[in-house]
Amino acid sequence: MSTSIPRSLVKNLDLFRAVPDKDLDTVLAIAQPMRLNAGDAVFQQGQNAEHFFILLHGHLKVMQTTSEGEQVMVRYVIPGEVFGIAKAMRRPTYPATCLAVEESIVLGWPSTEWDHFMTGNLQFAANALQTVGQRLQDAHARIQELSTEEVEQRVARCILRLVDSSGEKTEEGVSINFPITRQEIAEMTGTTLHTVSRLLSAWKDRGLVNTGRKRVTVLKVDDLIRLAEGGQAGAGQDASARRRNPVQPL
Amino acid sequence: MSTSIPRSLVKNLDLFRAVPDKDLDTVLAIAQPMRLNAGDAVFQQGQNAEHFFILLHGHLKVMQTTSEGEQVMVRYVIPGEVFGIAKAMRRPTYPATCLAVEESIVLGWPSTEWDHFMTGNLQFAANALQTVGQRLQDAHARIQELSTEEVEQRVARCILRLVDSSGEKTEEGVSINFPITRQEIAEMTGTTLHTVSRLLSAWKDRGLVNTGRKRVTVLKVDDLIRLAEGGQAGAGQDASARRRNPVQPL
DNA sequence: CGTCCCGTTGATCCCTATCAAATGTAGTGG
DNA sequence: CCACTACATTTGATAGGGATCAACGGGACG
Repeated sequence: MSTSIPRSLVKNLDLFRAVPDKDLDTVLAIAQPMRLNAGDAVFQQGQNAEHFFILLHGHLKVMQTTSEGEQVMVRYVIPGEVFGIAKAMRRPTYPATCLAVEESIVLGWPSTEWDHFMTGNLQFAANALQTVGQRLQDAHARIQELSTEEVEQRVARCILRLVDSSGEKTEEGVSINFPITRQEIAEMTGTTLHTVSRLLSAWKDRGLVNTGRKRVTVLKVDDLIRLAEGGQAGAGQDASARRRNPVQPL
Repeated sequence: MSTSIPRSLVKNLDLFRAVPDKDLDTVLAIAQPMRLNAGDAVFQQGQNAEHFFILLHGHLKVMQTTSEGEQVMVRYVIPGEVFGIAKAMRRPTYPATCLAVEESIVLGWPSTEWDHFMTGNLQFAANALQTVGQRLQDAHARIQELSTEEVEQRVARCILRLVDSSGEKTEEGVSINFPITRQEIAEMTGTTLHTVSRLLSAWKDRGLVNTGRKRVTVLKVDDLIRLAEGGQAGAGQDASARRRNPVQPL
């Protein structure tokens, strides 16, 4: 089984960067590959965190269901990322559900192996800390946006981020290279599918984007950036918009 | 200098748990204690992250200023917590500003020492990962709340959390044992000081809390919990409130 | 070719941000 | 000890962004 996973597959992943080749071989020897179809779950919120994973191909979404039954998107997992590392943070169970949004391939290890990896390589531990640190930053950025920005800005930022991480150049612009619904965009931005639909329609009318069923393509990135930053895109408006908790001028 | 810092001060901190005594002594030998008055900054957003710290006494607030000049509270630091560990996540600068909200005492180390601590103790690395992991969870909880709950619930939860971590039993109830303004509560919950004021006033009228200048005391914890969970507190209402992104019933 | 899903679009309502002032409270210097 | 000042808090009035409610249209897939 280990012979089927080339070392090159993991060699350039953030987590394993600077880990010596011989250790990588050990790592790969116990890795368990698996293929997922769209809609398949890698793990469910509340399950025992018995494995951690790396996404090799495809796209996954990680989402939490609140006690009231609402869905909130935690993040999309893109190829090369680790996920399901709850156990590494000493959480016994997965805090969220992870689903494939398209055909995907992941590599899994038993959570018990985590400590082995850490012990063997200080580098590995530092990498893990950096990864989680980055996610913490991302989460704070989102909190900031939810706290201070309006829906249009948040949705614009969300689209831009997706285009950044998973954009694919096409004849007309850059499109998000995996299927995504209005509902999902709403769950990422703290709004409703209705509002997202209205926004995308408006942007489409203005020629900023092109949309289809589960597809979004950005035509005018600059204008979208202007929207994300609070401008009115198209007309260069006065930037002193409404702000929630302004710092007092001296 | 090291003689002035008793080992017991750090021995029971999460970060140093399970670190052998002799290592602790080394750690303490290079620790730099400092005293802060209310309003003093430990570090400013954007500064080079040259130190990391542990709070020994008092209370600090960590806040970000957005590009538009709004303030968002990241968290309050309570005694025993590490903070300013940007460098450990390979961030060159502090992503936020840290201010004392009352007289406080912190212990600081040069960021360069972090790697030493990590190398010496696998335990230390694991503890750090857990700490950051916990913060990531907290951040996601906040995202969930900002995305799906109404202001009253969020503020109720915020107060409950503060009471939990920094509550002090008094004759009439439990009070938050450090000075906190309506503005600050607003910055934590993504609303405005006006709305927070109105909510606290309403709660006070109903006998749930008592308030003063920079002071909040909770009188009826249970009722506040009910509010936080979306109930109407006092009248046992039907729990099927409005929900943003409900999971489809099968 | 019917049946899910997904997306679009009106109409309406209400929570809560904003705008605007007044009142209270701690701290300070004379 | 009190006037003075800076900041915190309270409260009213108003408006508006978006959630909700309600249908309908359209593409994909079995």
